[in-house]
Amino acid sequence: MPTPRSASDEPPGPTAATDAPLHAILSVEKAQRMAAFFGVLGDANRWRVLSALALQEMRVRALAEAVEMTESAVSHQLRILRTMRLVSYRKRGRNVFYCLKDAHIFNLYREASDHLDEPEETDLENE
Amino acid sequence: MPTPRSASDEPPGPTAATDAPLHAILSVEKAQRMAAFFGVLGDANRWRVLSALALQEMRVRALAEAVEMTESAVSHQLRILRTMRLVSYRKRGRNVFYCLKDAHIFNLYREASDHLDEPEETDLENE
DNA sequence: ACAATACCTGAACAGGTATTCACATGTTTA
DNA sequence: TAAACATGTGAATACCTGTTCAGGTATTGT
Repeated sequence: MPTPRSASDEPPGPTAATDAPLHAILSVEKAQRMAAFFGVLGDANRWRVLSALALQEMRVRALAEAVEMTESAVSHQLRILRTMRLVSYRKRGRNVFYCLKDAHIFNLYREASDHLDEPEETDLENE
Repeated sequence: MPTPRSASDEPPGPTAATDAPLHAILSVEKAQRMAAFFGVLGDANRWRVLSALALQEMRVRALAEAVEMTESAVSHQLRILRTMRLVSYRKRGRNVFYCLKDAHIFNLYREASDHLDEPEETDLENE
């Protein structure tokens, strides 16, 4: 996250940024929360982990093999995904099974995929 | 929309997932494209720019004032948003008016906002 | 107890990213 | 024409981020 300028105070508009839809410029705080969330999805290896977990619940080791990463790297990424509550887990003995937490990730995937698959519109209709 | 399969222990063959939905581990290429897209949304200032453009079409200078950034910084960010086809623009004289390109951004915002506003479930239900 | 397994974590380095600065490009007005 | 304006761009710096490495904790099996 870039360090916001935080000039002095908030931009005009409702200060309750908790559930406000896009009817005003996002407050710095809300924008930071959005950025933090999407930033977690801004990594290719995390998407491969998530897509693996979309198939089935998995242990860390199996996950590491599936996505071809070291277990340490997977564990680090899982911590980030855990922090953003994108995955949940359950311990059984010395194994830890991870799975996707909810369906939001599917909707985000589909929405992004739709956007990326859109045709390359001619962008310049200037006067 | 894959439903979680039986939680056995064997990962399926991580074969090529060209551009299919989440029925297999994402290919490195697809994962990178997803990450590049969401990475663009992983910046607070870009979200403030997008939220300003969600209100109305705006010139760069007005945008810079609205989000309290330098015009140069805004221009840099707009190029990134343009590259990811999140905004479009039209030139009128020496002014350039930017606006959101489509509604995908609204859906993404709402989906993320819903996720962020979810209650803090107790995460540990281990055996 | 010991060793092996499975996972987590902190530090540090490498790579990527956003901002600032200075300047370039193009446009309108005097 | 020159000057003022609006925006775009390249280089450089500082910041952020992900991986590796080394070591740690906890559980299972002999």
